[in-house]
Amino acid sequence: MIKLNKMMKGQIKMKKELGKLYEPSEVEDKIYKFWMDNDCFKAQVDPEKKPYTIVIPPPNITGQLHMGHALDETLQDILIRYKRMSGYSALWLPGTDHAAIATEAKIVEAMRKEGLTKEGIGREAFMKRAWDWNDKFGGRIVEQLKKLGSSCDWSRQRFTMDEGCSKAVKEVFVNLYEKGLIYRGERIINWCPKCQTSISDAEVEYEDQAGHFWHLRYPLTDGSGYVELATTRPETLLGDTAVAVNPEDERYKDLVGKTLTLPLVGREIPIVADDYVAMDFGTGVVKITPAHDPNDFEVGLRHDLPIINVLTDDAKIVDDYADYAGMDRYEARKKIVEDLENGGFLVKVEDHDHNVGTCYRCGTTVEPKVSTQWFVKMKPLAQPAIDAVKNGETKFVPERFDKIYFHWLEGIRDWCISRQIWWGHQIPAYYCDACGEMVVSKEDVKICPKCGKPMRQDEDTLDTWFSSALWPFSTLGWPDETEDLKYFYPTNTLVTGYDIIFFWVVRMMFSGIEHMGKAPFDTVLIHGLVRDSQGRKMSKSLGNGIDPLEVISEHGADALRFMLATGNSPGNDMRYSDDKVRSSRNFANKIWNAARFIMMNLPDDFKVETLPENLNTEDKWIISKFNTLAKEVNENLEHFELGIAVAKLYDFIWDIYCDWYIELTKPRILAGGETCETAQAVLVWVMKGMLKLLHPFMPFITEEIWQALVGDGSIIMKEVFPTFDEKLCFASEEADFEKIIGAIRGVRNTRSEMNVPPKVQAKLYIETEYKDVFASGEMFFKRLASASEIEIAEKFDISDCATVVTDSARIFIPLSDIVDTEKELARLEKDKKSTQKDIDFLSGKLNNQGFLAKAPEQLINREKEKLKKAEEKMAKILESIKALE
RNA sequence: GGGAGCAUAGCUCAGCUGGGAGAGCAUCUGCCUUACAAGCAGAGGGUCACAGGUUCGAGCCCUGUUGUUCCCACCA
Repeated sequence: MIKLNKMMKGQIKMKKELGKLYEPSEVEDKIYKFWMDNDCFKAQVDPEKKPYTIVIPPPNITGQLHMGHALDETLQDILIRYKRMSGYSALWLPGTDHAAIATEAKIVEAMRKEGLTKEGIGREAFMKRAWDWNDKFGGRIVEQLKKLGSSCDWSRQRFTMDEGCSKAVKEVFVNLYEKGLIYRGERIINWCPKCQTSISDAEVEYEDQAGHFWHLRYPLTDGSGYVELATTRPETLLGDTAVAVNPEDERYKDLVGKTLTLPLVGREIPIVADDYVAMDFGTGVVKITPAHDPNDFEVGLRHDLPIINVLTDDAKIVDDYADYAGMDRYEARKKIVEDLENGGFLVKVEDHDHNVGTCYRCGTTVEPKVSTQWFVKMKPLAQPAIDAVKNGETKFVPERFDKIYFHWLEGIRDWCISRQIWWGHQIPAYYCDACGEMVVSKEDVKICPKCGKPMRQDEDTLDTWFSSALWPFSTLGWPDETEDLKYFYPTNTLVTGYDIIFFWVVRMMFSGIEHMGKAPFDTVLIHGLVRDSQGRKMSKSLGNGIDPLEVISEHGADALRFMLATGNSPGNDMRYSDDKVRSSRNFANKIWNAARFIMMNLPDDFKVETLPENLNTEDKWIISKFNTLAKEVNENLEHFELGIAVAKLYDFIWDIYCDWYIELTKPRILAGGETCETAQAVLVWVMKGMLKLLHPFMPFITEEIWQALVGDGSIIMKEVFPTFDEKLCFASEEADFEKIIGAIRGVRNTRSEMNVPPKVQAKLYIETEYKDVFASGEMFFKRLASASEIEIAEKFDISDCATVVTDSARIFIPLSDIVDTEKELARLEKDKKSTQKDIDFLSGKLNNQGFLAKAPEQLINREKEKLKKAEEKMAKILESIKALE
């Protein structure tokens, strides 16, 4: 009926029918395909444009999309879309990581269910399975990234084990080896008995565990007594090759050089003096087990002690000790303590909490183990990486993370890079069993160059992070000098969580500097963790994880993205809650309906390229406000203040545009004619601008609306991001219209306090010196403040009215049958009180000599202006009070 | 043992270089006003953890305290 009325006025013909609720599930896949079909994500090497590059933190092929990914990808997509729209040749380079240990574990587990073992099927068959597995599941996470709307350049998608990355890995390995920065040696390393491989220091997570201190006594060989010592790991006694005391320790001075007989084993071991032993801890005597403790290993080196390994690779006692052979380390501990007690060697047992290293993949307690491994010499590589951040070539956002980065690099030890697993880059070292020759080479070496006998390649593979470290340049074609590499390296922003600074960021930094001569990125944007609604870490064991894909299917990717961007500040953790997603979804729906409103009120062939000439004050008001918004959003994005930018967009769209401007245009649209056309044009112009500003955050809905609204074949993600435009500043019109808004708010407020329903209209007498301004607002008072009519004068002499005082007007609402003089007085008194507070505050400030002397002049003037307004307001209030009394 | 973050409305959090405390959700009061009840118009609600200091002026800077979370560290 209403639509019919409008159509009869010759205005309205629906351009397109949009549903009342935005249905993301019907839109998102379609839009994503639309972008793909139009090559929207593909970056070009374009000398006319500046490059902007982000390399994705490659998700593991074993992975499923979780909230952490969703946050990480959302932030990257916001940045890349923003830069792409801002005229950069923006490349977001995607790919996946082979996740050596994690993937191998999955495949081994799958084989176990079939009754197969790695060793059983052999390396070649195993690798085939692994590659098959990658073909089958490796793409899953990629498809999930697409659901989020990630605008990655899929034509450049890479994999850490693809041909190019493998080539880069070999190049780097050989290169560093030849420089002496990679070496092979026997060291004590962290061994995971479950994963059956060495792991790096970074891959060990320490946790406090309740344990015991077993006080033992070892008899002196000469029978002259005992030495008492304490240990947390009695089972390693089997491997003891000495006992140490501090050289300064008077208690034990005479014992140094003597020998002890190791209980249960009977081996004769020396008492040595070493600074490592603290005199004030425990008994001041430490048993030394070089094979099973990193400190003891060092002590062993200094005193030339034998290294006796007592554990197998799966942490069971070796066959040399008949009583314990084959026992698990904990089982053996129990038995050994029992035997020690029976033998009279156990003095006492104390409770003792200690820090235990666990494998970050599987959580198993790691076992220090002496073995021959490959290492990267870190000191020479670390310094340039430190310098790059110190001299500002690369900066962390927020800055505080550089401390963590420095601290780690300054204390860094050599990086154990060899892994005893098969899924990964096999180490390009070749050995001749006949003559002992070793060759490190990019090419396969079959024949020993020295003796001509066959060579075999090192069985081990490289740490996953060895290939991830090269990601910013290996993915761009390095070691070849490709166009991509020249154009897109160094990349710009790396977006990642603080939890992998050590694993990844540090290693990319020194690798990029070492091999490319430049740090791999100018900014590292660090984000926090997404926690559950109670602030707990999302984890499988707690079962509190939220599946982003479910959220997307229920509320849409835009709602999820918007929620993740809202209230998020760099480096801080955030909580996930359904409420927040729903609120974001409501926001999506709000824009949707705003668009619906516009389209319902536009003629079919409506086009807006530029703004019309004959703008009303409210048009200039919103255009000016939009201009400010554009300015601020750009600034915020440049400073990585995504959460602030998103809040401003929310406020503008919901409050300024929907709640005010749309309402303001309604009477004009109903009126028809020129004012209607102007309103339509401004509605569309601002809407288009808002959609563009919002697009990086909510790509799907903005594109869907754009297509429906503009429909000229253009694509919003290829549009130009709005920026500040001097010509669109209308400061005085903006201020004028704020006067009207202030008055409308005041009238509404008063009416609401008086419980006057909107249907009851009343005439408004507006007493103001800004007569023209208020006169131009007549229709708004009628529509938005329930005014039947308005009358404007510089002075009224009216009583028996509700009175509204703003800083630019006094408004009388004659509702004599409703007005309760007492209540009215109370309201005015309240007003008076708060205005008096303002006056006191401002005049206090302006009477303060210190303030006048030191505050910036601009501020002083602003405060003076405020005081003047407050005093004017006070005068009006007093006048009204007087009239009532 | 060292380092860092956080502490702001009932809840979840913003608050950029110091210039009168903000949002969402929740609560209360009116409204089915012809885009949206997933909505509109209003309202209430804060000693910005505590104690000092710097400053004309501090949620913001400095010092200390408390609580909390996290990272790092070889005391067996």
